[in-house]
Amino acid sequence: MLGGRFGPGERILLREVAAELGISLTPVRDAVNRLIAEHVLERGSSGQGGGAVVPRMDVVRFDELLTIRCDLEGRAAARAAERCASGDLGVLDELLAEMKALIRDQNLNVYLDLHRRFHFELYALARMPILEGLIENIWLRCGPVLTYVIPDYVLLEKGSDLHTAALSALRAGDADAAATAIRQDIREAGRYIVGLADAAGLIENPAVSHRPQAHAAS
Amino acid sequence: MLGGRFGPGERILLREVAAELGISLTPVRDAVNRLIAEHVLERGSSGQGGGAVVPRMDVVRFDELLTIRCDLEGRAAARAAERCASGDLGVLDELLAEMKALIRDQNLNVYLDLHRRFHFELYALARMPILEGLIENIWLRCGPVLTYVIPDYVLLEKGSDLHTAALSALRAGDADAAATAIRQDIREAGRYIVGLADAAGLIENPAVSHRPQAHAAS
DNA sequence: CGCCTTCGATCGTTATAACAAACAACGAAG
DNA sequence: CTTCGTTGTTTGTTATAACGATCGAAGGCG
Repeated sequence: MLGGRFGPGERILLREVAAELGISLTPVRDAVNRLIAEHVLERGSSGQGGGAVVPRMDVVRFDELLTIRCDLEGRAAARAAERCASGDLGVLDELLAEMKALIRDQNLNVYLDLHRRFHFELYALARMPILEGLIENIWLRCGPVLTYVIPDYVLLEKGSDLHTAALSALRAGDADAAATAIRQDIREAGRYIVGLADAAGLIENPAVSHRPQAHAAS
Repeated sequence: MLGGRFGPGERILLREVAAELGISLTPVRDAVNRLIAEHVLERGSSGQGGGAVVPRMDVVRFDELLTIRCDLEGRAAARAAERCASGDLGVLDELLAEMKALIRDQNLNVYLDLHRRFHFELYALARMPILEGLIENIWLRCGPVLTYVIPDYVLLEKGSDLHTAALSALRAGDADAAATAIRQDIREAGRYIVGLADAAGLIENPAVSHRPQAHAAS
């Protein structure tokens, strides 16, 4: 259900999903309400036009999410550098090596999975479970844009370098360097994503869009 | 329902609350599930011992919450300093003056209300609604400890000074100073709260508690 | 006397039907 | 032709009953 099956602005109807899954309204409503509580979905107005919708994204909102990610994940990386033992880094080494191979092969889907695992394995070393939950939530809230951009996503070497830098910082126990690397990684990828999504017209950019916002009105 | 009616570890039974409010199970279940999704409550194991419980707090957990607060609210303060106009600060001036008067009078309850309003009025100036929501959530998750400590809370002048410093930084447009003041405020209050709660045995401190943890087993 | 099984009570979950709100389409009056 | 009221449909919400899982206590067996 979270596999990007719904795009931004798309309505999700309880009875529809319930029928599709062959279950009653109640569990579907529970699940949707939970996602709404986590701000992964938004509540559409009741009545005929009701239903839950995946929130529309615009550049200022996406930039705010990116800023929060920098703070949260920068903190997690710094704390990980302070707390990790050298034995903890084996998994990250393997992950990074696999990721580099996948970049050469331009294998997108499995790369993205490993990319996610790399980040969260790293953050897990910080031993801050509450922070980890918050980061996971922000990733979910960034999700809708990403799933749309993915088909056009081109694998970059630059991100890989920043991952390497972060891992080196962890090995050196350098908290500041780890935080900086992660923050740069987030900003770098963010700029790239915004460029792609804006060009595809998927992110609403009411102020400074390079095209007349004909679709923004709907 | 959020007025601190339940203490850490206390079970909340759906049928009980439903009967008390004279309504059906469903809306109660919805509300509780939402609070669980927001991590304000935790799910007790099903069956006879089921029910929702307010999460127990310990020092490492509380410290993690404080660290996150420093990052989030520090960012909000910095951004507020960058974005606020001088005309926006009138409300904060009035709030601060009232707060100082209430400290002299040792009027606790209304002080805490104004204290909260001061912080969130300040963060609102950052115009980062997503960040604001996250901060609100973290405050809620800190709530259980605070409501227990409040009766013994003694109003400090120090916090007031840090609030003044933050406001001055906003007026000067100094982002770093604003963030620093807010972070110090959080750490200062945090240290004080931990001291009170630990002395009262309300926070579990398994490792370095100054007393034998007789109550921790229950 | 101790341990394992079994039964019963408790409590969250699911299903189903009735309810309420809200939007859209239609029709009548101006 | 426009505008306002009405009606019908759609969709989330609430109530109620049946279900399933789990924990504790009682009773039988070693």
